[in-house]
Amino acid sequence: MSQEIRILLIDDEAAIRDIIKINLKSQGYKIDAAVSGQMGLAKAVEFHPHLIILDLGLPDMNGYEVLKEFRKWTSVPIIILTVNDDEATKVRLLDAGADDYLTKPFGAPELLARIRVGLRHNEFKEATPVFRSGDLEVDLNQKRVSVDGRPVRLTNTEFEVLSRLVRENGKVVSQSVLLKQIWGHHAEDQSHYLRIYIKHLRTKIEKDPSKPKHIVTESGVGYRII
Amino acid sequence: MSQEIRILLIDDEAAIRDIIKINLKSQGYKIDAAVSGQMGLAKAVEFHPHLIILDLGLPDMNGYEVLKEFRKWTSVPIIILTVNDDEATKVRLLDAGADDYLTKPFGAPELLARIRVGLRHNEFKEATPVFRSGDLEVDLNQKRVSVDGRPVRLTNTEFEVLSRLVRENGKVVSQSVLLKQIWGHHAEDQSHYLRIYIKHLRTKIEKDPSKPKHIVTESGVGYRII
DNA sequence: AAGTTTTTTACGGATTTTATACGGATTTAT
DNA sequence: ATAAATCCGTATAAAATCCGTAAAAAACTT
Repeated sequence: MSQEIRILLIDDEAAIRDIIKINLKSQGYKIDAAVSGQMGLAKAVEFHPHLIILDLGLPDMNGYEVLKEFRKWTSVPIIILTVNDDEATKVRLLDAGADDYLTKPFGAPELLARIRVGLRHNEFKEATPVFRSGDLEVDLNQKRVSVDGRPVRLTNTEFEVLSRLVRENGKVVSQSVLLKQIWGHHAEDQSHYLRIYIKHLRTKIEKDPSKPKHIVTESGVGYRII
Repeated sequence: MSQEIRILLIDDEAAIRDIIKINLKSQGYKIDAAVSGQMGLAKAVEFHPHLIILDLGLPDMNGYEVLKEFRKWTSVPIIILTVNDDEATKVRLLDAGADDYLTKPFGAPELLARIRVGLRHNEFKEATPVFRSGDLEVDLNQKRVSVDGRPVRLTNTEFEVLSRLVRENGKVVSQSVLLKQIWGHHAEDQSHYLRIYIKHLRTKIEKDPSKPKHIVTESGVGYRII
């Protein structure tokens, strides 16, 4: 379903590295780890992380230098971990481009929550989820649909139906699920609603509505998009 | 030179409020303060802060509710202050949309640094100073609008509506969000305000107001700019 | 006090959604 | 394989909602 999220962990202490790695993996993030600032900088280039966790007190460069190196070319969120509770250091690092600063000891839930905050900030910069298939283009964020580049006007409900199908990206979506999600629980077996909106959608987005190429019906089950 | 930065401070303890206010003012920020969540929500509408500082432990609503109210209509950075060091609370608030969470006691320099972090996140979003599309030109900074090079006089409210649409740059903006942002929460379903101002705008900026090319209505949802 | 801007109220047309009906297609059971 | 049963596509019309427009009262500006 949604694309993998990559996190780069830079920490020289094996014990901490492992704990954090386990926690991150349990959330489904893809992790790459580096044991030094140099290595971290190198790995970031190919790994293209969505977020970086940087532990201060690295052997080779001090964390401040590493951070400044990163900020020369990327604005990816960086969370600093440290035992150092000195306020001046905190301020220096935050002003150098760090997005957050966590002082040990801290709990894993807090780290994970702060990671989510960091990812949230960048989420709109991330690829706009736009579905494309042949002549059809559906932009879920902007609520826009086009066929052959021409914008197509959809009503609200039409868009609701279409976006449900698009989000499942080719998987069949059962009628009852669609009905429940869009019209509410009580409408679970009012399948005529769907029939009508599928019809509307097809006349709007299919070249030949009687031979649908995009919205395929799976008889007895539901619909899916191709 | 650069435009003023507005910060809204919501805190019921006068002593803390004053200390923070002094610190913020010394940095050149413009401050508005509220002593309760309700008042904070109300003030935010007209004050349009670039950042909000929210102290938990307010008398009327709990901070969590206030935060969620804000997140229904604005993505402005929110920093939480609290004496409560409970991790579960932290996680809950961060996940509800808070951008940072500071536990008292903390130093003013750290707060200021974290404010800078929050402002940094939004600065590129502000960076759409002038919008152009066909004959229409909207300069958000200078509050100027022109069609075919001729300046167009807009009233305050008209400009508010237009700038909201421009900032979303083509995305649909729902009626309820527009109403909440411009007229306040209570106006969420007073759609006639919008109808009227959209009408005004169209007669001012569209060549043929009955066939709008710039301000398009998405029936049942809201409006968007093209 | 005159002019501008915002709020309030009202109405009719346009769009969208819901409702109903029927015949063809597809699946299921014999 | 064929008939029955179910499911799906289509057409049409009624109902509900939404949107544009006008005009005037109230609130603000100057």
